[in-house]
Amino acid sequence: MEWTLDKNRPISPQLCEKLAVMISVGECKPNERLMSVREVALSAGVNPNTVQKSYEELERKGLIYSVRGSGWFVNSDITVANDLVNDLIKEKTKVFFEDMVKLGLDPGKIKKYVEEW
Amino acid sequence: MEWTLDKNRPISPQLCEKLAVMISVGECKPNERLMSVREVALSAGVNPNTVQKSYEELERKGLIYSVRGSGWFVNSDITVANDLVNDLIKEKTKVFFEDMVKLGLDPGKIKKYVEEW
Amino acid sequence: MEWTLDKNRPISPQLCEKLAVMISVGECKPNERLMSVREVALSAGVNPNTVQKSYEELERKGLIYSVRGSGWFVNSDITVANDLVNDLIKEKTKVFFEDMVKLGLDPGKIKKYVEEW
Amino acid sequence: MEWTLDKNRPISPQLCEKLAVMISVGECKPNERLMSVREVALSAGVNPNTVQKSYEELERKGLIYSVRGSGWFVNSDITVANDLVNDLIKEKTKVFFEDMVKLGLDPGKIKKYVEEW
DNA sequence: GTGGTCTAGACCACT
DNA sequence: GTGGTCTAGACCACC
Repeated sequence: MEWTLDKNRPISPQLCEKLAVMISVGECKPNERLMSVREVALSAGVNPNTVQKSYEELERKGLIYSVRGSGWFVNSDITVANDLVNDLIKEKTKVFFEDMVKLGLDPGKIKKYVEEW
Repeated sequence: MEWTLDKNRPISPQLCEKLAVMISVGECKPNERLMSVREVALSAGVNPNTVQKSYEELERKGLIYSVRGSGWFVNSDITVANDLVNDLIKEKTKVFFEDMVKLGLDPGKIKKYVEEW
Repeated sequence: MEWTLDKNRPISPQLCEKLAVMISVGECKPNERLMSVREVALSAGVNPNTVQKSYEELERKGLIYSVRGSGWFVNSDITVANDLVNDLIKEKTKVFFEDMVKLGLDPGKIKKYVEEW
Repeated sequence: MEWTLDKNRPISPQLCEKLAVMISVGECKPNERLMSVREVALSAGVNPNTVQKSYEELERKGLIYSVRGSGWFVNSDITVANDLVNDLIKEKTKVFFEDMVKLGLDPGKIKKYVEEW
């Protein structure tokens, strides 16, 4: 499992994003069991508390639910996951364009710049 | 003077970026005096210490220099400023595309998505 | 822990020098945890912000690194620390001899003077 | 006239030291007129106020005296100047050795180190 | 007036 | 508990 975490940013929201995407694209099916907190912590090299916090955050947002003694499971309705991912995409794109403008690039240059990628 | 600071991100680097752009685009000419620490603090609505920190960071990077009792001045060589701004553009673009990929968008979709803007 | 700070000079660089020496002579081994910002502040009788500033300076120079929520650690490569200490020695010696010359002492007198110590 | 000022240290005391040495070694004889404030300021590239402050400091210490409308003059008794310079030499030497010890050099190494110069 | 440094105290995110 | 950031306010030296 690849986590590609950016250590300069808070870990917890990064884990949330990654898990939301996994659910949204169907890498984890509805009602399927997710990796245990310990497994994620070990494979991602982070503190179990941080993973726990992420899972709780996703539960609060309605993407997953927990069953005492057996683990965390994907919610049967993945609409929330899709919405969350779409919001993230929009938000990050918005911030990106704002940043580019702040850095002195006009829309034309940005478009040209992006196309080079 | 418009500072348009994002309160969700640390202020100090935001000031650095803004000042670097101003120098890079020639809004502040070489050897010209910059706004005083206190002036920036007042107009941006932040603490003088935060501005001081930003100025020191820019000094460390070779964009500006200080004269005791007189103020901060733009370095005669603005190459560093240009490089810094270009690096920022590249870095932010890189992070943006990585984020998009992490969020499940393939290059084609990203391009389409960007063009809508 | 003895800090022997000279209150006539800025504290921050003095802390940097002291810490660099500790690392250089092996009083703090590579990847070992340093005293926390608060501990140093308490034992040295200075403000935590001042210690924080020193640690950041040493991080910038590549002697140490920080782990959020866990502490500051000595870099695995202590070459930089050794270099920094050697540079300090050379610089201070150079300034000392220049000062002596400025004060009217010729090399012969300086040597004689130093040997008396 | 060579002033060799270190811009990282306060200008005023540096000027005092330099002038004291000039008087002590007889470069300026007793009751001789010193360079005017303006001349010093111009040749040293500093603010006239700073020079004025240095002259006043030296007057307070009894090295020189001023005559309204005609300038500053070396005191007939240069004992004070000699004492001041000797004190400076002792003080700087003391600080130098303390610094070397702080940087991890034992007395033996310091001696060896100094002799190489 | 200016920059340079420090203290005090607060809040946040992460472990 | 830890580091990271910021605010508020003070004092100094220099111009």
